[in-house]
Amino acid sequence: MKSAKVAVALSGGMDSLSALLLLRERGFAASGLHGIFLPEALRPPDWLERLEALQRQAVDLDFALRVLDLSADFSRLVIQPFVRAYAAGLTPNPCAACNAAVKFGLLRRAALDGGSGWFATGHYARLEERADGPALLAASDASKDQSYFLALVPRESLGRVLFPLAEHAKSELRAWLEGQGVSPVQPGESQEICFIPGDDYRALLPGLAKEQGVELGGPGDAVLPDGRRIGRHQGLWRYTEGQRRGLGLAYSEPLYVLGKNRRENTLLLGGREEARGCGCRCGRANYLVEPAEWPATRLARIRYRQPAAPAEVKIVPDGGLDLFFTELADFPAPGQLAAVYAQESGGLRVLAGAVIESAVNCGLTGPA
RNA sequence: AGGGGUGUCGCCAAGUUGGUAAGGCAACGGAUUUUGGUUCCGUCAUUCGAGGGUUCGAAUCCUUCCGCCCCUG
Repeated sequence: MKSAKVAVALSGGMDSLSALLLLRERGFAASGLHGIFLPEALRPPDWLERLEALQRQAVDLDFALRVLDLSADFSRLVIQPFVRAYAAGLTPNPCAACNAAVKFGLLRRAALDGGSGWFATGHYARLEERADGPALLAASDASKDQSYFLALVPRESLGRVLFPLAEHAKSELRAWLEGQGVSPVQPGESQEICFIPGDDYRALLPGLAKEQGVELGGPGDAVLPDGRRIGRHQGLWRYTEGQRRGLGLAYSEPLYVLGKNRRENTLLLGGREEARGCGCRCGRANYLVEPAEWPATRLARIRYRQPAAPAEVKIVPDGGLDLFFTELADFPAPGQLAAVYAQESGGLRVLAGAVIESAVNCGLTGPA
């Protein structure tokens, strides 16, 4: 019997390599699919060497490797919206956008069109085929779970997708790879897949904005909720709601960013208690489960690594979502992702994802 | 010019009878981490506005000078 063909998105890191090898062990005919995402200007100096190393590894480990240049699409679908979002006073989540549009959009399409029956990635998340379609669930290991970043992926794009790492722990995989004498081309964490060199978006953004002809905005006043001026900010795009460090403003207590007033170009700051919110309004949602089928109890996360917390979720007529947390949570950052979950016996299932538009003031002092 | 107050790390601020400089903020470094953030850990004044004196020993006592801040002219 001919084994099923699966194309695995390979970044060069250990997760995607493990995914490929695991699938092969399970009997799949696994090939690699490497998407070049970064436009030339943002590629690290040794990117070509790394690509060649990946190609050699494919030969060594005996799998086919296809390389696809998606850099123009990545720029259009991820980088440009990222820059525009910051210019608009938002805090974008490019990884979520990339998953939705590029990895599970273009790359998956290429895999399936290329003759593979399945598309796989090295995400730590679970996918189950149900009667009503694919169900996206959090990974078994909650500390590694990446389902949050996948909440904007359209349901159709999760069809014919496999997450081989779902039940595995990273440490276990690392040992497993070592046991086979295999080491990934990129040994460190998969930070290089990001288009921000050195993780410093503040250093990169002005150049990108200039290229795109986008105005980011300059310095202005930093004010407390009572209107008191306590210093200057260096441009609203440099801050995000909930941020504490890097404000450069000394005060008797730690200060957090509560909001941005773009009209006045002021940054609103407050103490720890004020930096907690209870809800937010989100834009049009990506539904992974029809709202009619949602259980009565819902959980939500509005930032990565925040545990899913009980929340009241209302669907607004225009397709947006209103979230209210039962308990005070971290301050919502517009532009970031809200993911709605349901607790099932087998784990947390993603019901929907949406982009946060604004924080809702529930009696606390908040941004206007 | 008189009267009162005050001067401790970049900022806020403990330091009561002299005993050999708390803490918070910021900053920096690290841990965590496929965004931004959060959180956690660590490092940060041989010196207390300046000079002189008393004392075994002073940021704390005395003295002179300087700088701010109020109030009254």
